[in-house]
Amino acid sequence: MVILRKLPKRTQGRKRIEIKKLENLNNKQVTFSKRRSGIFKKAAELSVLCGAEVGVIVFSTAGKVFCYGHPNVETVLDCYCSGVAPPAVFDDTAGDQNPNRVPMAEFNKEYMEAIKELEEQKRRVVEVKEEVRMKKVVGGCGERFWWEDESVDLDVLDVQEVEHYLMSLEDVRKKVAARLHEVRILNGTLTPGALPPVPAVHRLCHMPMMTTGFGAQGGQFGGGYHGFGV
Amino acid sequence: MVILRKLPKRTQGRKRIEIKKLENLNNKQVTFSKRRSGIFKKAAELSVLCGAEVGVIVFSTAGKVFCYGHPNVETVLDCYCSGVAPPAVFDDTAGDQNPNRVPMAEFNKEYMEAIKELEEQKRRVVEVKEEVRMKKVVGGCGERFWWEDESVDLDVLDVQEVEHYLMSLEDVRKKVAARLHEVRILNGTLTPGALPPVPAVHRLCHMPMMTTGFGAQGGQFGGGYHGFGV
DNA sequence: GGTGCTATGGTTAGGAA
DNA sequence: ATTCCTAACCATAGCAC
Repeated sequence: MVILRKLPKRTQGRKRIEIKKLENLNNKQVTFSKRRSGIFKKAAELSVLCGAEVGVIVFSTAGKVFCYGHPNVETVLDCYCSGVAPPAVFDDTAGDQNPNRVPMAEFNKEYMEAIKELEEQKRRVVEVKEEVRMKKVVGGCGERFWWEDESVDLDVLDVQEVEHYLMSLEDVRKKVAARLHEVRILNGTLTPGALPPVPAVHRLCHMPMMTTGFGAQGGQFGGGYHGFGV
Repeated sequence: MVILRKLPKRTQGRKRIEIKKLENLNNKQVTFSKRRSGIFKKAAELSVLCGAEVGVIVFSTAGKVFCYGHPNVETVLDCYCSGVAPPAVFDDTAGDQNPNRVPMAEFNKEYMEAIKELEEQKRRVVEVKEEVRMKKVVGGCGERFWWEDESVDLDVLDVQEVEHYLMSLEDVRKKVAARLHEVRILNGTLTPGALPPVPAVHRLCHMPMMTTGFGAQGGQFGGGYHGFGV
């Protein structure tokens, strides 16, 4: 008969912690590192299991950025920012049972309608700009813009106007950006593939500074993982 | 003595699954839903524990978008897109040892400069619009816009112009949006808290279709969670 | 900042509502 | 598509490198 001698416990094992700001700096760093990669792993699993597009961005308090994305962060962000469905729905070749899949032809139709709307949008922008100029004169606030003038009642009217202005701007930007992307594909500047339908131009400035593989499962996940200094 | 009768097992309990595309549609949907909220919860915990800024975006294969962010998705995306350090760097009260922290005064100075630049940006937009109108007349393509006219050489010049136009639009939008946000805080429409310095107004066009609280811990986390149809 | 080691605590697959 | 339930599975807190 073998005597089972209970070895002295080398660790306390996991202990329950309260979800509140960790005060110990070193502890915080370790936890950050572990949980961050935990989330990235979960994100990768989600995308594989469910065919979802996932993007995760994490800023540490030290100001570093870490991100994970499937198929990659930029694509997911671009889809989100442009309000356009992810590339998969435009893919007619992938004959899966996605009920929301939009045939390319239909998408083109929608796109043409959007373009038709563009002219009116641009006109509206000019209108609002005209209003701005009017207000500046009427308000007589010299160097400042009308929305900087606190004497103007900003409670309802002006805020809505600014919102309106912003919406117009954004609509125009979105549609022009969409067209620009098509043009680029036509020009061969971009390859058609699973690329963002609407490039988010304001993001072109990033410089990736390091790139690591995704260790856990030997890189079976499609997503990329990289961090770069700020 | 109480006789402990083993009740018949109502479930098999959790079973190990392989990380590969789930074929059963219903199964996939359930897993997607559960794991998605699991990730959001993890993200919330990470931000609370480690003071990190986290943003998560998930597209389902059905084309729906779900996102979580602390302090909110827009802020994280804006920081990522602009390459600017996260909002915590603007927080003078939190006297932590963040080397990237920017004093509030300095930020205000930068902001004023940005506003000053606004007028010029707007002028540039008008200029480009003028050019557009010119091109339309010169090109003689009637109903279509100049960028739709394939007879126009889009290889270099026009693409750059459109890019320029987009940059201008985006700059203006961002700055007006920033001002709008301040105005809202002043009006009490928003509470100051840890809110986005630059609200991404171009995302207002999305229609939130459902909003759920963040169940687990009774909504102690600052982040928001919402999904909307595409 | 990252790793390897364990004993837990927590997440979640499966089933049903 | 979320919610409840249970029994596994698995992530991870606390240490030491």
